[in-house]
Amino acid sequence: MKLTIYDVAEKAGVSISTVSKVMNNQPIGKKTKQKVLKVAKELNYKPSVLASALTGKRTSTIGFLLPDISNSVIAEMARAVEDRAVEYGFNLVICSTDFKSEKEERYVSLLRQKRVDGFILAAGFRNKEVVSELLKESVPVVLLSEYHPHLSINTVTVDNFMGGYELAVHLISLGHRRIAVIAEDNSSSQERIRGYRNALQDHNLEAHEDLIVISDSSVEHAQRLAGDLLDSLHPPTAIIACNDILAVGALLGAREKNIKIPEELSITGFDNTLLSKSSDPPLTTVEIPIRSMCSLAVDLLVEEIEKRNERKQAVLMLPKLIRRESTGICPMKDRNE
Amino acid sequence: MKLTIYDVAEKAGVSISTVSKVMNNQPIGKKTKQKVLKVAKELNYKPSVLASALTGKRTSTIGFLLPDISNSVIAEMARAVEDRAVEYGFNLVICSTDFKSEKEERYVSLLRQKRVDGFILAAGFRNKEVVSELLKESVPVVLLSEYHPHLSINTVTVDNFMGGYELAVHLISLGHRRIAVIAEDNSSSQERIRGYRNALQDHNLEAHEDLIVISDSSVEHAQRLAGDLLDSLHPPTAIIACNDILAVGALLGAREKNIKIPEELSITGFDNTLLSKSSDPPLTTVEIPIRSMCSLAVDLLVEEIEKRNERKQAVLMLPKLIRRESTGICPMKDRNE
DNA sequence: GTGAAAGCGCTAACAA
DNA sequence: TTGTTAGCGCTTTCAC
Repeated sequence: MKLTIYDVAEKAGVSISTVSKVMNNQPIGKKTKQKVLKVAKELNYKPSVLASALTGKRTSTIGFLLPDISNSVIAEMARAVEDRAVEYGFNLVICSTDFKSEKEERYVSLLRQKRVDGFILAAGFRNKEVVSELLKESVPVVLLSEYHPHLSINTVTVDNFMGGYELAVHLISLGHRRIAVIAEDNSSSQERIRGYRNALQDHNLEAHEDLIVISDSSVEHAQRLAGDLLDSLHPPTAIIACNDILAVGALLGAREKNIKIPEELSITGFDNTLLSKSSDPPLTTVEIPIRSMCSLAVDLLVEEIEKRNERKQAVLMLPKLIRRESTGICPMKDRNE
Repeated sequence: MKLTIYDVAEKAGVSISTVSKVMNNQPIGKKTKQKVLKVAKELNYKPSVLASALTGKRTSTIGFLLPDISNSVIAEMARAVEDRAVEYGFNLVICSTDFKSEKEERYVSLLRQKRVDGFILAAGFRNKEVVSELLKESVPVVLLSEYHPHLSINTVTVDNFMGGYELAVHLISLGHRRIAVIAEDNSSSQERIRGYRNALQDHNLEAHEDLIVISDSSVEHAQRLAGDLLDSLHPPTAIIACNDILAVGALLGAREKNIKIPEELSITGFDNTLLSKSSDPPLTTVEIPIRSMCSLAVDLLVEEIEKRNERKQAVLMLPKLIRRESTGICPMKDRNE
């Protein structure tokens, strides 16, 4: 049978409460402490987290809800969150929600039954009611790469607006006037589009609504949409894809039509993933400070768990434009518009 | 305060054991059952998994140890494992071990303190002693994409030997004689190399040890190694990279030297990830049946947890060669050797 | 400084 | 059919 605090107590000739105190570093006579520690080591005794949590202590596990762990950007976030969490002694239970409100609700409920110490809700958590509920019952939560306005909650996001803006300005400065956008249907993309629109406006350019298209998250779909865009009567000279996967799709779509990148068409990605470095040509993209964001998210959560946080905060991190070879000056013939 | 079985019992006017029985679907009078269920719903009562686990029931969580969740192949496996686990009502706690024996040991110990119901040890779990220990104490474990010979343990792997063999045969049939290998330092790569060697042997070709190089898992390192290989006096006409990431490195290394793929050099990957489809040219690679493997691993684990498994098994799944444009016939001038 | 005992929320004999 | 009660392994007063 698994060995318990009783076994240690007996073998050390003390009471279980003494053992408990030793294991929790509470004041205890030096000699007793040594003895207990020795016995514990001999027996290879490990306290049960379950039993301890049942008396009100932590489970030392965090619920990490994300849309899809197989997505590479998300996976990278997961690793960053995990690393930081481990530093604090926490483990992660990971749940892929596929942007489904029901799944979000189910997982949160389930993990609460398992008494996780807190939640990190990442990248597109939809179910606002669940968040409010958590807040109301003062369960520690932080929103990561997702912003829910009008909610008093710790939040760490990247300035997607800025990212979209910078990308658009970069292209405009290269002479592009007809800039298309391939976006996903989520709030990050929305913000990126908003940045793009603002950049156009600041340069007195008109936004062409037909140049903004929504894709699902597959390469194939983006490829098709890019193809359509390029086949249109008045095709764009540049395409901003709202992430690197979509950008690869655009790249493939252009290659299919023998359009040269960047001579005839500029393409940009977003996220600065491995894809953007390995593609041909390498993609101009936007780097997101994933590790810092994730570390901070964990920091905020742990503060909240330890109930020593002064106040809630919403942190907006700045992205950074990475210029590579997929963008170039606009072909002369398309310069006038 | 959190509400408990006592609250439900009181409000429903029954004893806690009655409530317990209802919640666990044990035989109980229909009317009482209805009443209890109704009250439970009203109160939104959710039994504590902790307390229940403490009395000997499951925690319904599985420990999933893997080298690095940010690796895209691993992340895909994680998703597949998660999906299947959820079907059975289990959650996953994920731990990245970076192939470090100490981390493996620490995490296993920690998760056992948390009383996970079982472990899935994936892709390169090194610490054999930990595995033996687990086995000895009959903790449910399954090895995924990792094979420990001489251990009576449920295992699901892919036939890496076969993958390496097929890749080599494919290249040999294209006329290649000097085929290099860029591998990682792990057992999968070892097997793939073994397959490669066997193929050479079966075709009466000599293996050149200097053509087999070991890389870490970064694109950059593989790129450098490929460069060195190509700069050598007698460069290879084909490179088998032991995964798609390394293959992208090789691609980049060749591009750097203006070597045309596949006209002057053939390159193959392994794993059939998104990278292999999006690269230029798309990579000939080997597809691994990840989802089936992961589903099966979970099935085996759950069987073991439910103690209704007939016997342990080691399942070897077959990989599949995917031909794309990165491999071509060997240049004439290099045909003789 | 150390121990006895109550209790965390639940399950499972065993009684009634 | 339902309730009583003794744990599960630990923490935490409160005495000693």
